[in-house]
Amino acid sequence: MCDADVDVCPVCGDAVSGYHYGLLTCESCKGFFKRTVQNHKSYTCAESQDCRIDKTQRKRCPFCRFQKCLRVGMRLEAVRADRMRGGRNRFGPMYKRHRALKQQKHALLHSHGLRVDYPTIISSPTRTPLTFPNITTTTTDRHQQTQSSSSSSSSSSSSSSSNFFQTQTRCESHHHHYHSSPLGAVYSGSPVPPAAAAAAAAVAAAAAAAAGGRCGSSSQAQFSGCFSPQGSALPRLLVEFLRCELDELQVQSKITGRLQQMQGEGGWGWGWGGHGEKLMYLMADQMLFYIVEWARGSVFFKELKVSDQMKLLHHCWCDLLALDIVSRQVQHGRQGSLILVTGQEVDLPAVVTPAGPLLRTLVQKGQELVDGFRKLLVDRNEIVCFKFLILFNTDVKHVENQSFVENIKEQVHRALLEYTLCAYPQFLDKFDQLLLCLSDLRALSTLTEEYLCSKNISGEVPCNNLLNELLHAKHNSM
DNA sequence: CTAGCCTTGATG
DNA sequence: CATCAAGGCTAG
Repeated sequence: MCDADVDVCPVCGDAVSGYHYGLLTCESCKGFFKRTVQNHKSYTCAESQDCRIDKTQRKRCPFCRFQKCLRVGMRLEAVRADRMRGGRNRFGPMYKRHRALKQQKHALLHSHGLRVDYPTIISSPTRTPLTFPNITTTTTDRHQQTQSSSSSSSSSSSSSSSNFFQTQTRCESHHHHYHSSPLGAVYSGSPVPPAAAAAAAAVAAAAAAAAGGRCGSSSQAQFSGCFSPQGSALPRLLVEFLRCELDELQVQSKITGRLQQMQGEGGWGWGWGGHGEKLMYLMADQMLFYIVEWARGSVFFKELKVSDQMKLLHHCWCDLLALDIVSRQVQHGRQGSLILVTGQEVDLPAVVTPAGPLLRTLVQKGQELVDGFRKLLVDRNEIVCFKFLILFNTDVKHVENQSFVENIKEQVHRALLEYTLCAYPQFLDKFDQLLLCLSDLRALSTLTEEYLCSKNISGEVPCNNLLNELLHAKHNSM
């Protein structure tokens, strides 16, 4: 018998109780996800962050359980900030479409007689853009109901992700004269920081999930056209972008670790002012390191010559930094506070009260942008597109392969348009609204750079840092 | 904390 | 008025 319609929770394999936070899950994972998001829980894994999650062991490691919730596509946005009860959310239409698709599939299966052992009946020749072996295999996998396969997405992904980063060495011939600077050091081809390698596994798994790699149910993706709640038929480009994402939790723990290291015995506070402010610069510096690392490993970008890569990065690092910070607030933040990449929460009034006018406007504009993102219901997929639109900026001068940059930018535009039309059919001008948001973000970025320059932080942080270099590179080139 | 059951309230 | 996915409650 076909397993495609067995309603099994994609997180733990328990019986599904309905649609919860974007997809069909069981009651317990629903509750777990809600508690975690509502209460800003943060867990740690006692093992190696790859615990098996099934019905009997799901209580054992909340860290891995939550990771799996995200990986299979449960949506943070569906947890209401205002805790309002009842009613419907924007996923309603999506649930409805998904139900219709399931029904169609059933009808199709029955019209072919009841012999439904193999999913070939519903495979569609029109949809074969999946160039990733681990994705295509999981979608046709037929022995998923066992425990071992529930983790197949993460284990099988490591192989593809490792060569993903190994291919980087191809670019190394270009890097020779950049060694002396921090950005050069990131480019120096020295072993990729462990976070990136470790994150790659989780990243590929997340992408597999986004591409319909939910192990249990085989074929929502085949009825292409629009996107199922399981996130199946995303534009091909978007799937590739998602594969390039670093894992937030991995980066978070690496940055936290490194900052604690630097903090040393001093015991600086996390507030604003004094050592806290210094720590913020160090944190931004670390974030930039990962931003560059991400760009460097990203599809298309890594095809560019290193000199072009550096020109683009010099131009957009602050946009990417601002986007990273803003989107973190959109996802996890609360009114009146700032969530740091380390997961810590800073009280905004404590930042603003002693601040100068420039920082005040910066915080205010930032808040406005976060509100704008929220009102627009900007989702993770759109943010990923933003990152590539920011990266492939056709305004950057003296880029050798300008036509490539233009080409990619156009493709991203198309993918984003296609995505918004399909994922938010009720919201026809979402694409245009998003582009407006993006220009607001650029304005915020400019303001941020001005602020950083005005602080002349070179004395505040160790001189060998990326933040300083990028600030000055921009200054010198303009 | 967990997870089963309960209450709410917009949607059709 | 029925549905059903949100949030709430509470024993274990």
